[in-house]
Amino acid sequence: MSQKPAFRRAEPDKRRLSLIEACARVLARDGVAGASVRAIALEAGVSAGLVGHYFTGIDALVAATYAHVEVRVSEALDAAVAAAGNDPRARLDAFVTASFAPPIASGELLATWIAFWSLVRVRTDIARQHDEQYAASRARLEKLLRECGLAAERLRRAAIAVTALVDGLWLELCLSPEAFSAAEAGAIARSALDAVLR
Amino acid sequence: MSQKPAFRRAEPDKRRLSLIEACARVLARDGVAGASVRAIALEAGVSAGLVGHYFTGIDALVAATYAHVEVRVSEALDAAVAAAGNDPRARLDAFVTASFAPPIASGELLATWIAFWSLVRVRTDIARQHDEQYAASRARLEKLLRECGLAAERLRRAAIAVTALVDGLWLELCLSPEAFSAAEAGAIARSALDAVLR
DNA sequence: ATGCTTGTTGGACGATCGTACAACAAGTGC
DNA sequence: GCACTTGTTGTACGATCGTCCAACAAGCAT
Repeated sequence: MSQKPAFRRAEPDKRRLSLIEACARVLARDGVAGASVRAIALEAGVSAGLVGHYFTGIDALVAATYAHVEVRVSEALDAAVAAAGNDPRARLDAFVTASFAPPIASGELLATWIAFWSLVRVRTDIARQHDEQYAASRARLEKLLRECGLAAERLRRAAIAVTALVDGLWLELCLSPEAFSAAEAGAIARSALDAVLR
Repeated sequence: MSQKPAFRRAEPDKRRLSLIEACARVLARDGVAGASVRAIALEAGVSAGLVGHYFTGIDALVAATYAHVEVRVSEALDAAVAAAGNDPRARLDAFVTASFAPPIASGELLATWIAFWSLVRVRTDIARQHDEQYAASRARLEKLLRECGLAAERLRRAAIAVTALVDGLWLELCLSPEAFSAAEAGAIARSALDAVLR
């Protein structure tokens, strides 16, 4: 009689990804305190010991989850910008509007972000990862601003400002969705773009 | 022969405060992961059991620490505004400038903030506390903006925008101090105020 | 088929977690 | 100086933590 397999082997990359996604779900559901090796392994449907085969520890898994989520965010933003057509200002508007819509403005992402932030000040390697991802994020925004004709010497500060404004609105939108709406956040950000580009 | 006391009694309020301050120090030093009952008790120089006498658990202590830190921030901001004199715009500038200077822009505060944020989405009572403190913070800014002559119907969005911008700059300043300076953050925020008040 | 590689399991380990509680002692009122 | 209140300690408890590793088995190569 044929016995069904006790477990399925997965390609290392697939398994790694499934652990990352499970980590994101656990963070979203139970917060940083609930994100243990066992809870994540259970969520991913594997044994607890397997987590150690792919990641040094929880910190490394959280860092990998953050990096993965950041890629997803970048792709969503790029898609929104591309869908906006060729007008530079329309592309910029699409960028900020998408920042306040799902899947970017969601509690799941916020939980991952917060878990990552909580490690930045404690672990220097994670601080470096944050610096790199922040720089990349700001560089993308600088490109959009440059295409709108913003003078080169104003690019840096404008990108810092818009990034901070969008992040601040996004953070508050996720923390207390009742305070203001995504539409209002978008309107505020686009209005700020008017001022920056003037 | 006289024996020195094995411990000192403290007024409940004093002891409670010392636990809160110890919690803030531990959060700043070791992050959320290191903030255990024992670590905080050790930092405060008391036994672990005493924490249970003053707080329901770690969550309640973190929430109390956040509330206490928020009061300190409010006092620092009010002092900066008061020291700026009577000119409404100068008071507003003092507000944002102080937001990026010690003791407000510091890693210690960031650690407390992050620990609190990590609880907002999990515990509804803490979510309510966050909403209240955010509303109070925005109300104070609205008052400063109103005194600068901003029209009533524009107050709400302006306060949301400036709060988000300041918070975003403050967050990034704490997370990666190398990216830009406090002076630059202040200049950006004051420039945004120019646009809002125009 | 058979052997080899290695992804995967499951349990054991010591450490640390939050909590509870009885015993102790500091400070106060009498 | 004595009793009383209660802040404080210290310990013990069960649960859960991260980590480790020997045994197992799925899938591939030959």
